[in-house]
Amino acid sequence: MDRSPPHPDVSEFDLQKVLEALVDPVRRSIVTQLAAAGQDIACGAFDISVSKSTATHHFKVLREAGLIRQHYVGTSRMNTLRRAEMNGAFPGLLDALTTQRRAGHRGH
Amino acid sequence: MDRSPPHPDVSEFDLQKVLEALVDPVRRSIVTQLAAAGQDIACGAFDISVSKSTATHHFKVLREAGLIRQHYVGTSRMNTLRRAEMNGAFPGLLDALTTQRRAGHRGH
DNA sequence: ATCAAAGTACGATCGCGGTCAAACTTTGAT
DNA sequence: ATCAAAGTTTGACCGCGATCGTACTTTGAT
Repeated sequence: MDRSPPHPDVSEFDLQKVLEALVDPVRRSIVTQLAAAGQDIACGAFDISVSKSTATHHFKVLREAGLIRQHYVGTSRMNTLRRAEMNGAFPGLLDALTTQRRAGHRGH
Repeated sequence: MDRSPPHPDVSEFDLQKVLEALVDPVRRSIVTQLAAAGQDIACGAFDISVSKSTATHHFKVLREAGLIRQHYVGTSRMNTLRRAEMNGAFPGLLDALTTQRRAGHRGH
């Protein structure tokens, strides 16, 4: 386990990678849960229905796209939504995907 | 060739399908070109580098996601961006993807 | 009636990404 | 020193989607 995995700088954010990260329902759920919670969440504390190794893969994709920042707290890996940085690079994108759809439209 | 291919109603719009449509660079380019042009464009008039059969596939995916509306004009198939309807269903999403990124950030 | 233009339909290929299990590593308790 | 908890790594599998070529259809000129 590397203590500090590589995180892309804002200047390296790439829309294609961000979309590839967000198109997966499991990963989008992770981002949505982070946005709703408004605080850091450990990898194991998410409500997702995949194995641990698959979860690791998803977190890696999200991190490499710049959507989350990861750091260790004890044996747990905490995940932080890079909301402000994403908003700077792609204004409105995160909001459009994490905000609940208005009434009259089916949820998901 | 069916005269009027099936178009989903706004109430049937599905975020997952929209994202799956927009994650492909060729399809996103089509949407971007439509948004920039501000008018209908025929299938053959887009600047895309794939074969005709592949292009047909991409237009079908965009249509079934609700992103474009298609209608025939003579032998050409015109494509219209369903901008307002998309904005209604997923506010800000289309703008976030078709607006040029601000200076200081690499284009694509 | 012919012909070209514009797409569509149909298969086939093929690479990538999501998935898991198993083995391993690291940390923090006991 | 042991043990469990939390993730990671690796390798394998597998299905889906992007791609193309070929054949076909429809429309509009000539």
